[in-house]
Amino acid sequence: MASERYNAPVREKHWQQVWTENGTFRTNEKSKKPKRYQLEMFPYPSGRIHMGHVRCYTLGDVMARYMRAKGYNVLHPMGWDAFGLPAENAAMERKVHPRQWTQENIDTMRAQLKAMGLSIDWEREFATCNPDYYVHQQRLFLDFLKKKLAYRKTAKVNWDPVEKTVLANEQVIDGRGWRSGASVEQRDLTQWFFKITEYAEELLSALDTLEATWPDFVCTQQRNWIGKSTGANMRFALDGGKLPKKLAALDVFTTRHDTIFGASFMAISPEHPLAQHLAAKNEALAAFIEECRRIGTTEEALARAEKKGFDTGIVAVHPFKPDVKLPVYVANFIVMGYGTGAIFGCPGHDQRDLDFARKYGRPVVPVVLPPGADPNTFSIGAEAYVGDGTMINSEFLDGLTIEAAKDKIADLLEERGIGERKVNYRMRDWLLSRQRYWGCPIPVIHCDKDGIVPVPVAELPVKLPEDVTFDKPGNPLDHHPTWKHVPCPKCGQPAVRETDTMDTFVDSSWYQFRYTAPNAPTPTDKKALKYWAPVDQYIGGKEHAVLHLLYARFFTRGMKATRHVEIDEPFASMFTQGIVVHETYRSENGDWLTPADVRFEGDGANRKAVSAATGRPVEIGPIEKMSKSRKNVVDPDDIIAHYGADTARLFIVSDTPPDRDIIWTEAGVAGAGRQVQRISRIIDDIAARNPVKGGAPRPAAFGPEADALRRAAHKTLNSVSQNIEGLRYNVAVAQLYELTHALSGALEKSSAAAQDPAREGLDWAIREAAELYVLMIGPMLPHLAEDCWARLGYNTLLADQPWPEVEAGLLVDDQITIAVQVNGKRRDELTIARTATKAEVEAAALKLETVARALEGRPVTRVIVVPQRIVNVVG
RNA sequence: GCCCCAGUGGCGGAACCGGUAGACGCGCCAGACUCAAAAUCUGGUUCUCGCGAGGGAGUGGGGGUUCGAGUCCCUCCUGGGGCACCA
Repeated sequence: MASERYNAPVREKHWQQVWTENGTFRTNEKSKKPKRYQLEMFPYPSGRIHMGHVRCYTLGDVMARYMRAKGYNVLHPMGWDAFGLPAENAAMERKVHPRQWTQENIDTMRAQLKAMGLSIDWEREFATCNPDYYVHQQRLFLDFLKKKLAYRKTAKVNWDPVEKTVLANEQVIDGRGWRSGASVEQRDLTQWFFKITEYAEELLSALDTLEATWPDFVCTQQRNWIGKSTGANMRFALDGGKLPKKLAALDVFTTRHDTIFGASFMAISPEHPLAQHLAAKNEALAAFIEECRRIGTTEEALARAEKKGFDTGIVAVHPFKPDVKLPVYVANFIVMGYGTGAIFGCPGHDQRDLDFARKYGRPVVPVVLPPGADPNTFSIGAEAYVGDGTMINSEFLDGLTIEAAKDKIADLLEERGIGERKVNYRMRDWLLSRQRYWGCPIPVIHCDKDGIVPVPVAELPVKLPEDVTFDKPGNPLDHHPTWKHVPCPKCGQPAVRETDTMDTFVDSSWYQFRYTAPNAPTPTDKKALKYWAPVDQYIGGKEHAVLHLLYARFFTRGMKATRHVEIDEPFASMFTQGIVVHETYRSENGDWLTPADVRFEGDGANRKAVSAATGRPVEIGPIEKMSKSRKNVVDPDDIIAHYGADTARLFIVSDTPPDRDIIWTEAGVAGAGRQVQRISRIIDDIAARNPVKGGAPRPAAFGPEADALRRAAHKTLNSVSQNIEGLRYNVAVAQLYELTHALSGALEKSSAAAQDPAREGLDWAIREAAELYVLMIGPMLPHLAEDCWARLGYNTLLADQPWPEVEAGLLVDDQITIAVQVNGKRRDELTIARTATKAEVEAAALKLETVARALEGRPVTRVIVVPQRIVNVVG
């Protein structure tokens, strides 16, 4: 009965076809089952899928298939994050239209994903670059505009003077444009923003409830990003020189208003209006400001190194001690974008202020006394004191705690009208304008008479023109001959379209809702959304911990305010997967080699690599994230063609916990491939020996062999279920392997002698265990499981089978083995009835010879018995 | 500098709520089958002392709480990630 080798590539194609023909994974919301929305971050269609995709979609698919079997109505969709710069780069480099390039990539990658055997409802697929999708995004934009969640203001941007375009921060390398190499300028341009700061407090406080189901680090990073600080605004009257009225007072934000009596100078940002005003008449100051600006964009390391200031000659009046005058400096370490761009310096209790004060000879007066310190001798040395304590040298604040002092000062500020309590956020509004072609057009028209006029909803979508060229620098939409010239919707006079397109993060901020009704005539369909939303389990990369997830959370709130959704949070539960890493290889002349170009000799410590082409030695480098530049990539297509998708999937879920980085190795893949064959063989064996389907009459009694196998199978079922639900797939796989051993052991016994009463019911138990086993591997190895299910005699689809039920009685054993410790050290073990009382366990333990020996004659002083766990004899 | 996460055999990793550390897999060693190899199967595999029975040590280092610590607390070290003059 030599079983044939399981031909995975052939069988997988077969089962994929069967699933497609049966519409197995199509979904709708007209089901009575509970819903489950499983989503993985959709891919950017860059050309071909990579192992990162394989990992992410495998992790999601295991959950989707498991939940489907558990009786949920599962939504598991796929689409394409299809706008973005690479398409325009391809257009420039290869003279291919972005749409064509994108579409070809989508077609390639869709085929690759289908070869993975994912349980996706492909009928819901969409690409964000199609007007069918972005028309709704334009509609959302207009609704946001109406609610003032979208607005325009001027902002500093990185301007590439050669390409005549705005660059993202990551496109600026050492102050130069990444493509042109030109020195990047800071320009003030009018840009579109989303008012994400409107929801700063809500986005922050809701993290408390997400904490239970989102990774800690994601919540922490979002908290830091939002950066709430509670303090006060404080107005200082200025003295000296003639200042225009609106510059006559200096507004300062501080979180340490308690330390106001320790203030010894003021500092303002080089970009502060007061600095700008003064620089107009002061060349030295202008030069200083120019120097700060240059350093700011080029050498951030240098900027960090030294605090520098420029004394303006102006002084500020201390709000509680009018005779104290504080000199106002322009200082390089004050950023305009935070607070008011101005501070009062309290060198005793802020390190930066201390560094500055020491350099410019300003007094350093401690105003907070550390607990236990002597007020007469306490002084500040090289380090500012930022800890807790009581107020000193602070007149009416003396003796108060920091908190009480803050309260008192805040009260006084408000009373006298020279300040107020203030909460500040680090987070800024979301700049969404991009001077690019391949993005969603912002649907507004600029009219000389009517200003900014929204494109009427009936005229949406504002489609991208297809006839564009990329041979000129700048935005193709801007120099298209006709596209932007339109009559004003209000007055009919000639007007121009907005030529900015949207940041691609906008596209991915609401796609999770669109999947619930991908063909709805409005952005969302109330009924479908109510049924499906929110996403129950979202899976994606750690790199999106802040921006994408925060933007999607903001969008959900914006869409609620504009009545497109009724929920606050888009993703009920979040999981971040680790990356795929691989060894790197370099030839003698330093070129990177792909794993396919390398041959290995020896193993263990003697493992060496040589070039497959030349036979010359190759250096095995560190394990790094798979990347084209390092060439340490493995093509998923090669793996699937050679071993099949199930092997790739098994490798992904074995050994490495899903949230950690996984090291891709050829040996590991081969190992997974062997497992696939092993499972196939065992099932063949069982199918041949126990041809009776699951409906065979259940024996009246089971002998010990059968009982043991049944217990093993049901215990495995129980824990595999829990481990899949907790995304501990690697542990689930290990437990399945254990059951493999139990099964093959039982098979051997069953074939040995049929008459042995110990083996009563064993054949039935083997059959049962095999069926449970095949059902359990379904989520991870869907094709193999389907194949085995058929071999076991079924003509139904395994994908349609419910997850099996555990027989609870088989989970608890009558006899259990517990450890016996003497003084906390394990000395023996004890097999005893599960229901044994503490006294019985104690008695049994004390009878053990090993215990007596370990006690070495000492009397027993105490015995700790934890029922069903352990017994510890102390003596 | 600040914040977060991680550190367990040769390797990936397991260990529920503090209760037999090292499940499972890879690798390695030995054996079976074979003319041989591949494939497959069986057994062994934390280190250390011992022929053996058995003993000792052991979860990055140090300290603590506890009958008992990989798990809790303090502290330090190493690696990874995030933020970075945020007032």
